[in-house]
Amino acid sequence: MTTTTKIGTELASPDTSPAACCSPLAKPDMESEDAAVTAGLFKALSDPNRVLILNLLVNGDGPVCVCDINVHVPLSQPTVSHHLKKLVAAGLLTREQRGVWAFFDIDRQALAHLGEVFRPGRRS
Amino acid sequence: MTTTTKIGTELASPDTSPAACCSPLAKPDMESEDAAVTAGLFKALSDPNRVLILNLLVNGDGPVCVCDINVHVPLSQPTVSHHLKKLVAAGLLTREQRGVWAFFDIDRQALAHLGEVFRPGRRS
DNA sequence: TCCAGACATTGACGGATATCGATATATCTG
DNA sequence: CAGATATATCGATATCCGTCAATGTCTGGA
Repeated sequence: MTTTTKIGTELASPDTSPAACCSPLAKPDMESEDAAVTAGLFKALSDPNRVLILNLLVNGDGPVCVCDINVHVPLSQPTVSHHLKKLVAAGLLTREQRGVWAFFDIDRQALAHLGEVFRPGRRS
Repeated sequence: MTTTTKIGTELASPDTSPAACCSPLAKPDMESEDAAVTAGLFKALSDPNRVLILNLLVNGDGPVCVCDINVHVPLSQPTVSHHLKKLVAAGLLTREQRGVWAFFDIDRQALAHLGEVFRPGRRS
């Protein structure tokens, strides 16, 4: 989609558009693909109830069963299940079946990765 | 532009079954309101193109003008403007007008805050 | 084998969001 | 003031997402 915004960034024509606004901008060190992956991670955390669930698990020190989560989150059981599934799909939680109950735990490595995504000069 | 997902609606059904599965779960240290704010931050980063823009600015060492961003992001000019507005609203970017051009820069403090949201036992 | 409980899946609905083209606003220049 | 350029806003649209009620699936116990 070559937008009609013709900006003389690359054209070094001496007399054309001044475009003196632009300083030499560092080349992006992130591909579109990486951006999509990273955005997916953040999207998993873009819901208040999922943030609540994650906070619940961060402060625990081990797997927590769904019934406990249901108590603390003001949502219907199917909706909680939906959110848990998303968090697992994003790699932020792990699921473990114990008899009738499902236990979820935090993937602390994935969580730690979050804080490093936007370190300058970092290759994700 | 209220909260995208209402968090404090009516409780669906008190799922307070005895359920001998549950170990004593640590009480949540995050209120619904905090969760909404945090989720808002992450939501601003839940779009691949916004991640791309932020990455672009992280690796620069100062304000960058829109025309530079337009070159690096495969979107129309209005759409880029839309994304920049969202990032500013989230507090992740600052905007500065320099004559005809608009320059955006990263709020590194807000960015650093991201990595600390889910530290165990951390209050916001 | 049948039942009850725990959790997941389905289907539908309403609201949010990304995207674009067209247009408006603002700023410099002549 | 008129024209050119940079950016924002508007209006429309297609898609995505959170939510729930209903239902399905699996496990353990009687």
